[in-house]
This record gives sequence, structure tokens and C-alpha cells, in this order.
Amino acid sequence: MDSDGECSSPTASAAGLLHLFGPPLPQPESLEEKLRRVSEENRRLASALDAILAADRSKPRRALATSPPAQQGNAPLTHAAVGVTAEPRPRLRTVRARAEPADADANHLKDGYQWRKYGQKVTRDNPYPRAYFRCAYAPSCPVKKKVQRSADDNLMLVATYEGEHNHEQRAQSEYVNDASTSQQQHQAGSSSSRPCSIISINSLGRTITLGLADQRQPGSSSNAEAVVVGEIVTPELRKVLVDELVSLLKNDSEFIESLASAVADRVMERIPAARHIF
DNA sequence: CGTTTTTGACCAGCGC
DNA sequence: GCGCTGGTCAAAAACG
Repeated sequence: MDSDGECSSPTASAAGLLHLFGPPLPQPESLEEKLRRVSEENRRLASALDAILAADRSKPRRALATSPPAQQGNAPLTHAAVGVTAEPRPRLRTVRARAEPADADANHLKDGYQWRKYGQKVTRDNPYPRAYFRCAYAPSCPVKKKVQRSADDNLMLVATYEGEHNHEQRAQSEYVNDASTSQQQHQAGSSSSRPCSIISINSLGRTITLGLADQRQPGSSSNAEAVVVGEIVTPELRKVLVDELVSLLKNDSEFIESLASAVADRVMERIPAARHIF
């Protein structure tokens, strides 16, 4: 995904050169409009999800404790909006992710850990079976997860993690843990020196924010309009969302045009310095 | 043949 | 106490 973080792609440069010899470029407002529209769409989805979760919480629960409402007091609004359930006492985390079409009939949610399935059960309020997994990396690791398809959307996988890993994850860093990793995650999301996209994770490491950094004014924060995408705890989930975002934006000629304009502006900024050479 | 998955049985908690 | 439900166990089957 890091490959999407480079601004200086040949395409962008070409667009910038075209702009040099072309008519006045379209105003960058279109890019901001685009962001606003995505934000608005995200807000609509978030509120819909919130309604679903609110209905879900109103149902009686037994083994799966729900988070006390008061706990959300100091949490950012986006947490509730994207349906993050951050249980304080038993370490329960709920992750919702859209399943790949290829895995349409599988109940697997890849998250970088190795899991061993030890049971499956059809629950009362969901026609889809719930699969029970234990961490298979270390026998003593107490972490369990439950994966079940959403009753509303069978392409949506809902995974509930319980407990914390008491071992290192070799292949990748710990993605499902707390604030201690948020800094690394931030770095990982913007490994390039000049990232076009911003991927940040909040203090709890449970909400990812995807945004488009306006490179025209590096020092300016006014353009940092972020799009909160949802709860991300695994690289695969991040990749799914980023891929989806990239695919959406790639097919949007308006966005491409705006992006080209923004890159052109950057090139224009550097041209005067280059003129001294000639 | 070792490991993983499947699946029916069993157990515990909760509400009535 | 009984029934319902979610969670776990463990033997059998499947797989590489």
C-alpha cells in the first residue's frame, strides 16, 4: 500500500507538465468538494451503522458483555460513529470487515495471526454460523476470536477478539493492540517522505483515518480534511479499505483531474528556482 | 502421518 | 428446576 504514498509518480509529473503549457487549471476547490462528498457519504454510512449497533445493543446479551455507555464519555465521536466497541474490562474488540468475494463462503478474517478453529455454532439472532478461533501461535496465548457474518450484510464479517496476545508476532508488528503501537502504525501508513495520503490511528489504535494531504501548502493545516473510514486493526483490513478507496478514486475522472491540478501547482512552485539554472 | 477442520455432545449461565 | 442459548470439548474426517 505504500506505493500509493508517493506523490512523484510519472503520471503526476506528466500532468504537472501538461498544466505548465495548458490553460489555467481548474481550481482546487473540486478536490475539496470531492473530499467533502466522501466525508458526507462516510457520515451517512456511519450513522446507518450506528443505528444498527444501537439496535444490536438493545438486545439482551449473555456471554458477550457490551461496553457500558458511560465509557464512551471521553472517546472521540468518531468511535461511536464507526461502531467501535472498546470494552474496558474484558479485552473485547469488535472488528467489522467486508469479505473478499473469493472468500464469500469462508468465515476467515486474516489479521496476521495464526488461528486454530475449535468450534462453530449457529446462533439465535444470526442465520450465519459463528466460528470460534484460538490463537495457534503459542499454546499459552489466551486470545480468542469469534467470526460471524453480519445478518444484515453477508459480505460483512464481524470478528470479536477477546484477550491479549502474550507473545510477539513475527511476520508483522502487533496490530490489534493498544496505543503503544499507534505511533508505529502512523509511520507505517506514511513510509514515504512525501506521502499523498494520510493514514493515522487514534490514541487507542482502533480507528484509522484516511485522508488526502493537500501538498500545495505543506505548512498549512487548513486542508487536512480527514475522512474517518472506520475501525482498522489489521493490515488486511487497511488494505481492503485503501484498495477500495484507490479503486473509487482511480475511476473518478474528476478526482484525477483535481489531483493532476494539485500536482501541477506543486511543480509550478518549484519552477522559478529551476529557472535560475537556465 | 501429522496437522487442521468439522461437528455433535456436553457444560455453564441466565431467565422464567 | 427446566429450558434455552452460547461456548467448549473431543473424536472423526479431511487435508497436505
